[in-house]
Amino acid sequence: MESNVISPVPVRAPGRPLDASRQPPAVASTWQAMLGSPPLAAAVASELQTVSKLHKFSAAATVFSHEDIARELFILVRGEAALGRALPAHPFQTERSVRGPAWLDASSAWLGQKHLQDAVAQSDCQVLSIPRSALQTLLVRHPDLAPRIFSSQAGQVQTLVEVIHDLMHKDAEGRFAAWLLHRCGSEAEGAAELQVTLQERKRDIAAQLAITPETLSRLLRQLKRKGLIDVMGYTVKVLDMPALRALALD
Amino acid sequence: MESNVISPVPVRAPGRPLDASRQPPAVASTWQAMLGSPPLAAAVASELQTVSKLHKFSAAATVFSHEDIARELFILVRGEAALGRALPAHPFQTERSVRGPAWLDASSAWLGQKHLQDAVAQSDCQVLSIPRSALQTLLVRHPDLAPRIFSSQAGQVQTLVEVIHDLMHKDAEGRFAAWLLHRCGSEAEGAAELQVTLQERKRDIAAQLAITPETLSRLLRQLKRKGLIDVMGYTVKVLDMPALRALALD
DNA sequence: CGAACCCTTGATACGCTTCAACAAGAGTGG
DNA sequence: CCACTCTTGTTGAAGCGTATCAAGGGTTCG
Repeated sequence: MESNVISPVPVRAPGRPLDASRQPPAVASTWQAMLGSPPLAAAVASELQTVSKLHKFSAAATVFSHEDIARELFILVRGEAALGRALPAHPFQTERSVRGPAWLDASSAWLGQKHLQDAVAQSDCQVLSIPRSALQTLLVRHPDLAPRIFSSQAGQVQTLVEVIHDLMHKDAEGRFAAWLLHRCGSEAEGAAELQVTLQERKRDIAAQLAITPETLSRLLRQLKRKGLIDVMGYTVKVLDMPALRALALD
Repeated sequence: MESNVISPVPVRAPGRPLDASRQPPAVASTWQAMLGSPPLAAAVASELQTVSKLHKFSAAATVFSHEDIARELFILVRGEAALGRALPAHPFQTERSVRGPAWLDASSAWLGQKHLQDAVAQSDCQVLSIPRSALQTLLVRHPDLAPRIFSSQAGQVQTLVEVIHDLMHKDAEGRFAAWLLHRCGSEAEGAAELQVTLQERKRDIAAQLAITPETLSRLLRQLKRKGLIDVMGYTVKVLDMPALRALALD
């Protein structure tokens, strides 16, 4: 009731501002991002490129469903997507949201089972799909690719374990603090003050944190009152980085 | 206050009843269990066996710490172990508990970073460790092993995603119902009535479910009052399987 | 303009934790 | 053998954290 004059600029309408599908695909650099630091050999890179198909999805489109049997691995090249489960009744329950380049589902295809989650595009986005069988035959010619895929999968496991840890041991405030710091990224080290603009609807942030939008709203107000952050609509300014870090760890 | 005459038979003292380290190691069958259904070629099996070292841990011993840099993959052959994080203050916080044969940590070693959790033996147990580098060179000779490791890691991802789903969307009752059904295993299909004996301390079960021991105790009493289960100390008899299943899904 | 969203705020309710007390073995040492 | 301690599980009372329900304001779109 105080700052509503300045703040609520819902920069984002149902149709999203950023149109990711317009930008160049850059399939090769995506694979490079997935498979880590040592640059890929040119031959491998081009072979990966030939087996992978590029798809475009507009906001709110379903990339894959947990009903589908997973025969392909999916990579989000660019844009945002939500992983979660769509139950018959409810609209969609986001469990994790992802910004490209990142894996959407690298595991289900190896098990020959259904996808374990649904994937829904949150913005317009580009997706790469790779048949498991094709990747497997490619792997025979390039066995040095295997450890890199292991590392990639291992990174996913690490992320998931961290999510579980947070859900088990941190309260909503701690989870949000951790989320905000993660969002600040590497810049969090430097200055004690830092400005971030939220790139997703607040209710999607809330869903990731496993809280309701109402609670997130109250949380923001509370942290503002404590002087840890300043909130103006979709821009959040971190004022007290150390205090935020203290909240974030357990 | 009613059934305490019959029930509280803490079959388990601080020193655990089952002495897993006495039984034969069976390294080969453990690898088979890790790598899935098509039987391993004899040559591969023996090579796996030569690169893996067998360790024995007695109850409450630390298998690895999150301070250690992971250079080896760890497999729990037999016995029970807890994965979690040991903070300086608290004793130990179990996040997930595992019964052999199963992976303890298959991912950290690929990233060349520290383990992301601590592992503590809950019973006497046997553990297999495999240097990442050795596995990697072995993989050059046997490239057909790679997809099997992928599947194995994929299974882990699936488990973790399921845990996250439960933590986000189910309440304590639902999580316990799911846990109990999972514990019943494949026998849950058949009879509507089934008896299970808990093989871990109730407080460890509570930790896995991210609730307090008190809540678990109340939960058991409540389900008993509703006629879904019958509890006598460490033996739980499932009386109404369909109702339990209904509780377990969302 | 109304309709459909989104975020916010308040009042209330519920689930689970915390704290404290107690009962029942198991191990120890006299 | 008994007394003592340690650990575990159970139960109750009180309190915190978060969800739910309801209402209102702002913005965009048709």
